[in-house]
Amino acid sequence: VTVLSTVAALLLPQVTPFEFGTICEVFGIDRTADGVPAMEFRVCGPVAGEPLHSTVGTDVIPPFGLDGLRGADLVAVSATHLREYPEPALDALRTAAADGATILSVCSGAFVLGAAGLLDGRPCTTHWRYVDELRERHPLARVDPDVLFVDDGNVITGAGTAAGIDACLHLVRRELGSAVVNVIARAMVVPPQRDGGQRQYVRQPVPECSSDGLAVVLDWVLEHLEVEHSVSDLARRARMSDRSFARRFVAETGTTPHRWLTLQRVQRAQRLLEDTDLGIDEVAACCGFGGGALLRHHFRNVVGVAPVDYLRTFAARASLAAG
DNA sequence: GAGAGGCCCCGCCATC
DNA sequence: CGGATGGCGGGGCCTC
Repeated sequence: VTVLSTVAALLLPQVTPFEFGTICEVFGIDRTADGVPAMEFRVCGPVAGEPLHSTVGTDVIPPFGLDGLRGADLVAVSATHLREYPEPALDALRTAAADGATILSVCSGAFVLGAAGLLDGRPCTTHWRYVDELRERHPLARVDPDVLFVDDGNVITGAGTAAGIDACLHLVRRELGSAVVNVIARAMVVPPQRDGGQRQYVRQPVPECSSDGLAVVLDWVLEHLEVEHSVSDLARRARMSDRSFARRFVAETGTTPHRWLTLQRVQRAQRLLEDTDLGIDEVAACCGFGGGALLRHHFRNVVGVAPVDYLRTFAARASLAAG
């Protein structure tokens, strides 16, 4: 499990300030006073101290060179208008990935990942304006144009510009949890998770090996979300001891059984709110929450806004689209 | 919104 | 010896 104790931002010539800024804002500010774990933030360029031109006429001087990527848990690649990159930078990126770092790109930063060969055969995204170009340059990359970001495990790609915030916050949520991401989002004055119908592609936590019962049980639970499930019951269904089940579950899905279950319930509720006219209590019953209050509690926790607010903005959008 | 009870989760250890 | 398993207990989170 990655912990975001060391974050390297990789800048290449033709720096775009906004995308760089999103990375700085999420990872580069000391928020330990608010309970966010300390992160060492290194701004890295091809050569330490060598100014990089930006797209707005002011230079950025990275204090770190490519060796700053060494030992980083996360390498966040900012956007650049260039399409050809120094080979040492690509090498450093590949090495970091091989060493277990998570690699994240924002906007056109996906081209850097592509050039490093990190997108071959993998789902990813970029700014909608660059989708065709990314496909041409890297035919093996599976580019999804309709999402804010793609989480493919150790490679996360953000779509255009502000979607970098979504990608960065998603990673924070994944690694450090909802409480931490809420603190950061609140400080940035953005919703912890963007609301609305835009569905994010997050790699399904489906085990690679289908021989064990875990995948089957997960599918079964999704088919029966409306009833209660104790972790012990699920373990028995998977033909494992409670302890082993808990361990395997964390290893394969990245989260614990009960947390996963409530997340699935909330997501089901989200879809029901979008697609049906059911009331809060009815939705709660359909996805296994004991009552409306419980649904409200978890919905707010996961999505960041209350169900009614979610419903309101979503209904407004739908009527806008209809009219 | 607070409190009681139960469930979950995680570290620890013994075992295989 | 390293790795996987499963039982147990405390503390904390969830539910009502």
